[in-house]
Formats: sequence, C-alpha cells, structure tokens
Amino acid sequence: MNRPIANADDASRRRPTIADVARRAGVSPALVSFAVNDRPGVSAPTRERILTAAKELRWRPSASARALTQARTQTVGLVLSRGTDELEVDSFFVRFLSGVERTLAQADHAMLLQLVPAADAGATLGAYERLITAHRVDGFLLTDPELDDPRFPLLAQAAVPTVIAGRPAAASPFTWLETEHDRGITLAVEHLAGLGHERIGFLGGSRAYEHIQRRYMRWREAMRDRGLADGPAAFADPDLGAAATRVLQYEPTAVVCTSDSLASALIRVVRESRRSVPEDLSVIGFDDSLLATLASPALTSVRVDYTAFGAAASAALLAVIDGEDAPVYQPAPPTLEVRASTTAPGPAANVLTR
Amino acid sequence: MNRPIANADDASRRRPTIADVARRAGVSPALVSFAVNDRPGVSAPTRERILTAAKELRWRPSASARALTQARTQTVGLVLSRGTDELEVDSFFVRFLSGVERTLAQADHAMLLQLVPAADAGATLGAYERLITAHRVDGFLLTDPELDDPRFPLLAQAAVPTVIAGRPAAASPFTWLETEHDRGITLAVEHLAGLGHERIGFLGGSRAYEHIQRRYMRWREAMRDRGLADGPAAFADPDLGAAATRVLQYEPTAVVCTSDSLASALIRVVRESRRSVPEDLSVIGFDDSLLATLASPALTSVRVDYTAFGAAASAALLAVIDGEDAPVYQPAPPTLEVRASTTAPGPAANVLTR
DNA sequence: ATGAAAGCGCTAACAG
DNA sequence: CTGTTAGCGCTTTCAT
Repeated sequence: MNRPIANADDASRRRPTIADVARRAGVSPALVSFAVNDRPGVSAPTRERILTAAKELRWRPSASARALTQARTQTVGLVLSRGTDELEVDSFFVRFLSGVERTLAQADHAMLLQLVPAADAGATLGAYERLITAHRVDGFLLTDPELDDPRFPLLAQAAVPTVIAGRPAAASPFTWLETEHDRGITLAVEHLAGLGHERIGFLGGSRAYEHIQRRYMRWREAMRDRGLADGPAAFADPDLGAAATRVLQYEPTAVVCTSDSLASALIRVVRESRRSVPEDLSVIGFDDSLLATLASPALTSVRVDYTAFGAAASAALLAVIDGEDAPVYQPAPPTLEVRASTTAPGPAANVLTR
Repeated sequence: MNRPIANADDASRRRPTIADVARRAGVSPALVSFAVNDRPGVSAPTRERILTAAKELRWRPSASARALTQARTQTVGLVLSRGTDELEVDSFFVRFLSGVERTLAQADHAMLLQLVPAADAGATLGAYERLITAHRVDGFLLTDPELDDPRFPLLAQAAVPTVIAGRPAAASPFTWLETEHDRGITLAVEHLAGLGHERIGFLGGSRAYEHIQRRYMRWREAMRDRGLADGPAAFADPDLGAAATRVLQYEPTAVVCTSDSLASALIRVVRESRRSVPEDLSVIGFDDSLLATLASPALTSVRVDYTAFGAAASAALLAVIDGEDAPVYQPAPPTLEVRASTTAPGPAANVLTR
C-alpha cells in the first residue's frame, strides 16, 4: 500500500470512516458498529464515548458499505409512469408521497423516485429491471395496478418485496392496500339526493383504472339504493369534452365526477352552453384538491386521506422487506367537503352566486 | 466459513455476482468489470462473450459495491421543503422533475427525493446532513434558494457538488441556472397594453421568493417602458384574499398574476363582487398549468419550459460531480398562451362568454 | 465487554 | 489482452 498511514490530519481531510471514530473513542471498529446499531454488548460508558466521537466527527455509517454487508439498501423504489400532465393535476401523488416520506424518514429509509414517460411500458419495465438488478432498492411501492399488469410477473420472479397501493384487478402475489375512496361516491350521491336531486349523472376518468370502475359501481349502487335510475354515465378516457357532452345530454340536475379536474372541465362545458353551476347543474368533484378551492364556484368535493394511505403503504412495504406481517391499515372514511357547486335542483333559486 | 462452495445450482438461487458472470464467460472478474464499464483492453470477442453471459444471468454490477470502490453512488438528491398544498398546485415541480429524470436516466443515475414538511428548517437541514454523511448521494439539486440560505454553508462546508435551480439572492458558492421566466411578465404586459389596457395590476405570490421579486421588477419596468403608471401591486404572502382585494381597489382593467392559482383566486374574488372576467377585468396567469386550461374562462398564461430547465440543471450537476464545466444552458424564452381570460378593456363587449 | 479477522461485490493497480 | 491481488467501509462470527 502506497498511502501513508492515516494520521490525525488525514482524518480531518478525508471523509471520516468507522476506523477514525474507533481510534478517537479508543475502541475497535467492531465496537463502533455495535454501538451505532444499538446492539447489546457494549457498556454504557463505552457506547457513550463512541457516540460522542461519531458526533464530533460528523460520522455516520456509509450507506453503500452497509448495503454491501447487509444486502439492504434502506431504499425503496417508486416508479411513476404517468404523464406530467396527469401528475400535475393529480393531488393524489403529492399527498401519497408525503405520507410515504413520513414513514420512511422515521425508519431511516430513503425513496428512489423514477418518473418514466407514460404509456411507455417498455421503459417502465426497464426501469424496474435496472433498479432490481443493480440492487438499488429493497422493494417497490406500486401504484396504478392494471389488469394483467406486466410488472407483477417481473417483480414476482425477481422476488422483490412489493406492496401495491391500490386494488389489483386480479389476484396478485403481493400485499395490497386500498383506501375506501369509493365510499366517497356514496356520500356524494347521498348529499345530492338529500338536496332533492333525482337525475344524478356520473362522469369518470379513464375506465382503465380500477378505482374509476369501482367508483362507477358505487354510483350505480347508490342510485339504486335510493330507487333512482342510474342514468347518464360517461368516461373521459378517449375524449373529455365528448364525455361531458354525453352526460349532459340526459339533462341531469347534478353530476358526480371522479376528479376535481373533470368537474372543472364539466363546469366549463356547462358555462359554454350558457347555463350555470350550481343553478342549472350541481357538480361534485373528487380529491378535494386545490382546484376545488380555487374554482368558481368552489367545488363540493370528496376528500380521501391519501397521506395516511402513503404512510400505511410504505409501512407495509417495510414490514414485507423485513419478512414481517404488514400492520393493519384502517383507512379513515372519506369525507364530503360541501362548497358552492352543489345546491337544490329546479329553477335557479340563488341568483346571487351567479 | 460455513457455506458450501458455490456451484452452478447455487448461482441460480443466489443473486448472481460478477464471479458468476466471469465463470460463465470463462474469464476473470476483473475482465468482466472492464467489459461492462466499456473500458479498453478487452478483445471484441471476449467482451461479447462477457456481455452475453451477463445478460443471460440478468446481472448488473451491484450499485452498492460499485459505490464503495468508486466513492460514487450515481445518485443525486433533491430535498423539497414545500408543503403538500403548495406542491400540489405547482406545476413547476412535476415538470422540473421530469426533466431531471430525463437527464439522469440517460446517465444511469437515480434520484433520491425527499419531501420535508415546509418551514421546518431544522428538518430540512437534517435531511441534507443525513444524506451527506451517509454518502447516499453524489450531489444535490437545490430549488427555491433563499436569502441567506442556511443550506449553502452546510453544503459548501461538506464540499458536496451542488447546483442551484434558480437565482441565489446573494453570491453563492455554487453553480446556478435560471430560466428567463421574468420575460414572461413582459410578454403579458405587452399583450395587455396591445389590447389597450393602461391600468394593469400585479398580483404576486410570496415576496420571499426571488423569482416573485424579479417578476415584480419586470412588471414595473414593462409598465414604465410603455409610459404607464406602475399602479396597483400586491403580494399574496400573508393573505391571498386581502391581496386580491388590494389590487382591485385601484380599479385596474387587467391584472398580471405570478401563478395560475393566484389568477384563479383573483377571478373568484372578482366574481364574488359580481363583476366578470374578462369583460370587467382581464387576468393573466403564470405557468400555463392545467388550471389554466380547466378554469372558466380559460386563462391566458405564461408558459416556461421547466422540463428543459430540470434537464439542464441535472446535466450541470452531473458535470460538477465529474469536476467538469457545466454545459451552457440556453433557456428558450417563455411564451404567452392566449386564452379567454384577456380581452380589450372598457364596457363589456362580449356578453356571450358571460 | 471487547478485539481480530474474514468477507460483502466490485474496481484498480500491477503483473504477465 | 488477461489474470492476480489488494482494498473500498462496514458488519459479523469467533476468540479472548
């Protein structure tokens, strides 16, 4: 070895290693390892001395070195394959992520986030594959499970700990969690029925998503439960404008939407045909995003606690990684935030809001 | 060592290592390393054989092992300390992130994203500190530089490669990049002046942000350049509603806002006082987020290419990490997307849009 | 309670 | 062009 033996000066220049801490505390590296990992077998005073030395040197075990010996990276992966347009307007992700972070930070884990262009299935699978083979993550959090999701066999075969945030369409080999988002639709219909509406339409996002399908089912169910005809329903998948028009053709007095952006789009269409919300049509959004507050009229919207969902999903993933049982997730029921976009049906009663 | 010597069967069970690939290709591990790292000194046929073996075994160098020897994690950190509310409505981040991803993916790097509760300065610095001392990242991308930003000394002292996305208020030790977003304000004023507006207000977000200050300056400049009094200006920092009211007091015929959400909020206030947009007031937003499209009337808004910005910022960071000069960033000028929220001033000319 | 030594998977010198 | 060897910084038996 050509390098001179490390001395005090060296240690201050290089990034400190466990050896520096050990030297400073007058113990062996092994003991330092024990101490910082809260393992038994270190006397209290020694541990104290070690931790002090570590703090003084601003040392913390190198994540890569530790990963090498433990075969654990303390990192979880999240690959989002939605278009920026979609992400931009979707409050779900930000809230979900912040919940994930909350859990991970506590467990001293980090999140590797990868955005891949939507609908590029190849790139998506490639992203997973690369993260897996390079052992960059200990597990994955999956969102937007699809029917016959190609990620499932890939991850299952690689035996990577995985937790699905959402309800897989078919049986899946992984643990999954889901909120009770669909109960929000029931709340919405109840609210409208309570106001006296009978012709309540449904405007959904892409039916490719299981959660949209599920909300649709709930709407039908809720309508029937009240003896109402489950009239006009449309999905925005191919064309938003067309869908909005289609729902309106049936002349509903109210429409339940599966997102605030759909609701906003619908309101736009209504306005363009010189009718107004909520006088001529009550509209309910979903997610209670900032859009709901900013729109005029402000949107009545369903609020689901996605942050708690993210926290629970990542907690479950950490458990799976540790080979433990995932803690039970008891989602809080959605709530309906009533605002100005809903009112009783019939001849415009409230001219003030215009 | 208790484990039996690895045999073919073992290799298929364990995750393959470089040794397995070497064995299969009939070469030494070192040569495999050379081959997969595209280093010279490996004959074409041998390289071929090695790469084939690697592919068959679905092997890729372990990120942690490689990080250990190279002192490089191939990971960059991004710590966002904004509230979910803010992130949710801000199209900047999603677009910026997608640009970052684009660059990083090409360079086979990954992004460690950390969300910390806004305004918790301690937690934010702690997050950086932890990522640094654990050597989890090779460098950082900083957004939202603040005056006397406490992150600067921390990162400078730790000598971590850092690139700032935005213009630091004071001289900073780091490379920084910025878009020409403020030119968008000039476009906005020009557009309004062209329509005949003379009393053009300015509604800004928190003045704590440098980019808001800058847009404000631009607005004043643009107004003066046209011989107009730089009348009503207000910042939403403490209270959005109050700010909106304040701007309106001066009875402007048009208002330039620094975000689409501000614009939406303003429209709401205008409507509540029974006036309408754009007949009584033209409004211009900023960012051209989905909000702009969804609002009714749709918002005329400034569009800045934040994706290219993110791509450039991360390219610069990679260069800094490699000790190279950052490639020049030549931002495309902002554009103004004209929509229904702006029209000529004066007595309502267009009753149709209502 | 503490230390010595081996080894995680890979890369980098150095030989040949 | 190819193989051998020695670590990277840490954890982990196994001794003491």
